[in-house]
Amino acid sequence: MAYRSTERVKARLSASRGRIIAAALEIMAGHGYAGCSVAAVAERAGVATGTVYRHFPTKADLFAEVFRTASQREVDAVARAAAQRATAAAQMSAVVETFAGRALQSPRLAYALLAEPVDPAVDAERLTFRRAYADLIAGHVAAGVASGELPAQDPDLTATALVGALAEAMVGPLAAGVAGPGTIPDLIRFIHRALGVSP
Amino acid sequence: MAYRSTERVKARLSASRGRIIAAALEIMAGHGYAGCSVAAVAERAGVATGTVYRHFPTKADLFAEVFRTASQREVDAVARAAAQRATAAAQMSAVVETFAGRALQSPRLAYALLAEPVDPAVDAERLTFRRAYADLIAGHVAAGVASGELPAQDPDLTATALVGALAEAMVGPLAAGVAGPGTIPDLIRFIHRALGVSP
DNA sequence: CCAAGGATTGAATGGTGGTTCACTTCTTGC
DNA sequence: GCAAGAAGTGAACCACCATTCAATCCTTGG
Repeated sequence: MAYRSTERVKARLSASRGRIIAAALEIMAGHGYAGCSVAAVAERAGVATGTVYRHFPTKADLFAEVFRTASQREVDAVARAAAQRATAAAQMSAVVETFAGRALQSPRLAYALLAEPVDPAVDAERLTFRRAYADLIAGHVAAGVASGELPAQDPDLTATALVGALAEAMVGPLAAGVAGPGTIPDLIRFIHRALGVSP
Repeated sequence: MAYRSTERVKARLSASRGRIIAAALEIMAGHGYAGCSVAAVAERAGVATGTVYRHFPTKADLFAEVFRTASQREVDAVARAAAQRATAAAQMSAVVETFAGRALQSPRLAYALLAEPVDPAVDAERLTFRRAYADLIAGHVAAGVASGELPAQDPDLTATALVGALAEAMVGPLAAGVAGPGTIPDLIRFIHRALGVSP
């Protein structure tokens, strides 16, 4: 045994893996999932195409992880913003502002994460992304119901429907590249009504 | 000039074209878009694959029309149901009941029309489908606002968000094959709150 | 410096399924 | 019946791109 993997090599491997994921994200942000051939990702990461397959068994596995990473980042940002508010109404305002604000900052990436046609295996990852948002929202709704701020309702159904509303309301602006100035406040009003926030 | 197309031929061509669209719809209802290779559609329609290309320049064009046809049928059914009600609240109840009821009747088809990964060109058709629902709903919302039944709001944004909520709330049940018994009434309550229907 | 084995390479491979096209069959007006 | 031209056929074609792999380069302990 003249060779045994050492820390330095492990670090280089891990860095390489990270660069591949980062490259995939960058291409998604620029040209969407459609622009993400394995060859293009590899080139941007500065490795050969074959190397990608030393880190991920298939392209779908790579992009499942890419989606997971990007989605987690979004959900975390939204969760952090909501956590700083006290009432369910304010928490949902923060959710909308953060979600929509970030989406409009990187519209191509947001479109890819939300709605672009992708491989079915990657699409499955999208479901867990939406589920994470729904769980986050459901928590705040349940707390609001418990405290009496919101009327009785199924927090899970409300949250699911709100995620759909939020996503759908953003797809148009994302395609257009901009949102009208009233869109976000109007959306917040809509969501407050849907929650039953007393005016 | 020994040949000029006649009525009888035109009718046969049109019938053939119709059979191709019908076959595509049937396969979608059974196996989703994923099962719809051109060869499979042609076989079911009783024609050769080449014949499909005498009616549609590309597969995407064929399925754009298939989606258009199926979507129009759905939108019409929902519009008809809503038109029989008098108030905006009752109209939206009818929208939800009809939309969800029909979707649960043909879950595979509904999933394909709503959410299954498809060719980008076909996906574009899906947008106009959702737009048609949004326009339908926006009309009822605008009337409700005008009559004073609903509070002031942007009917278009409300309608877009509601379409998203409706679609998102149905995707789970469609994947599962059934909806819990409370889902539809709960969804109606959610939507009434979102519209600002007074309790 | 060496041998062992892992990491990297990128051109070649292969599978899929949409699309084409040379050929056959049918329709029409004379 | 016949010539012109359209419709129909389906096997062959081909583009695309994920995936592989034989050859090469690096890293390591001795």
